[in-house]
Amino acid sequence: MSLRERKRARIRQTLVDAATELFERDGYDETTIADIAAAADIGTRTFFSYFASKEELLFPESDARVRAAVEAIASRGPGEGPAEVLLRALRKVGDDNDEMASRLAALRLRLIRTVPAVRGRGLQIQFEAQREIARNLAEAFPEQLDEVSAAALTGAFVGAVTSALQVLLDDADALDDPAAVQEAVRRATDVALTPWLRAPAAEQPARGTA
Amino acid sequence: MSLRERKRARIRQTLVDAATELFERDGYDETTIADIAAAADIGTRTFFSYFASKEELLFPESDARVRAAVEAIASRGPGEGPAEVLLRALRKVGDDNDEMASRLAALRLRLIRTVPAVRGRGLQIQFEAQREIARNLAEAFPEQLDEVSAAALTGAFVGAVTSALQVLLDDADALDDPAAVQEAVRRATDVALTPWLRAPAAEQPARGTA
DNA sequence: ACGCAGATTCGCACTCATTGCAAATTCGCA
DNA sequence: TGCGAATTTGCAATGAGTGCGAATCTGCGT
Repeated sequence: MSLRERKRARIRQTLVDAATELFERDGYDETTIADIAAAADIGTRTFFSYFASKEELLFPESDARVRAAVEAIASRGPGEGPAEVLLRALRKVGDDNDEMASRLAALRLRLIRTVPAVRGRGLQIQFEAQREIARNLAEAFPEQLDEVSAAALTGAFVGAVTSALQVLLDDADALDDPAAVQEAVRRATDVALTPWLRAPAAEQPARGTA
Repeated sequence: MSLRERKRARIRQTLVDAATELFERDGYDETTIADIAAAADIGTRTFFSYFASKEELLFPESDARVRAAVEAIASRGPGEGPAEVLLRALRKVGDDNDEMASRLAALRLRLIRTVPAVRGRGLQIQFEAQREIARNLAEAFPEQLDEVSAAALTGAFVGAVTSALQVLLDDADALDDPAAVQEAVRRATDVALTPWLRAPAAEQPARGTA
């Protein structure tokens, strides 16, 4: 890794840290990009060569997560069907999310619930991730899934978990308690995916299809 | 309806029309709110007393759709289980959307695919709608569904259809082929519903997705 | 060590969305 | 007709995001 790359990575991290700090202290809307840049000792203009917008600061590493899921799909066992593989891949993402202990993750969760712009960006990122995952899933099971079915299956899984989680975390005053969040995530996955587990033969999702 | 209300509704519609026109002619990003307001003969400042942002212009009537779905849920038949009711409710929304013939709907579809800000807002609106629908679904089936399960079911359903459509509509050829869209939606609903239909022991719903 | 080509940083000026404020205008109704 | 409430707007700010170009770095020879 060249000096340039290292320096860049370091500044990037500094920006995320500074932003986390400021968002927590002053609030998201109250913190300007100029503030963040200043706190990281770079010019305001330069900020945009690291992140395209203020929201992006809250979703660094999103690439890595998708990559992890894709790998999980690639390494499927011989006996696994699409649903099992997908389930395993999504669990992986959820576990990585165990960095839920990280300040950033907790902050993100709070801001997603309270700042529309953040929620919007979050949904978009999730949607893109789904898409990518579905693409790989279809590739891994060319016999059983075409792109549309793979997307439907992925969308159903992720949609179920996301929605369940939304409800669970809504009343939760326990957002500050990482353990409680963990618990909620686990419960959401359980509730959302139990039906699939009970229906093990999801091998040919598209029945009569014309 | 008072004069005030009528006038307000008229102006609102004028704004939507003007915006549709301008977005189609000059593009979304190229059209400023000032342009739209001017085209509708109101002050730029006043625009914000009709729509909170530029994106909102593309999603008027979203309330009405949710209301329609909620009504569909309320009017469930005696033999219907949660999945069937939900299916019927969402189909209702989809049909209303058959105003797909409307310029606005077509434009919206295009902009959702090409303008991130619009996509983000669209996802957010859909998410809120899901939430509301799930709430009502849980209310309609207090015995069989708690809020979390209802959210999961709804999320699975909507997520499946949305994702399937996304993939399908990406190959822009399908845009003109309503049959292909119908087929994709059916397949997506199949995928999403499969695991749920067998869950409640009391039900033996018809396979044909009614 | 020296110097250059390409990459990075960043100040400056701009366009726009969005908001608070307060004056001007309009509406519904007594 | 005239008043109080709601609506419309102009004005001024703030802050995000972008294009441009000059000033600085860095990596890589020589």
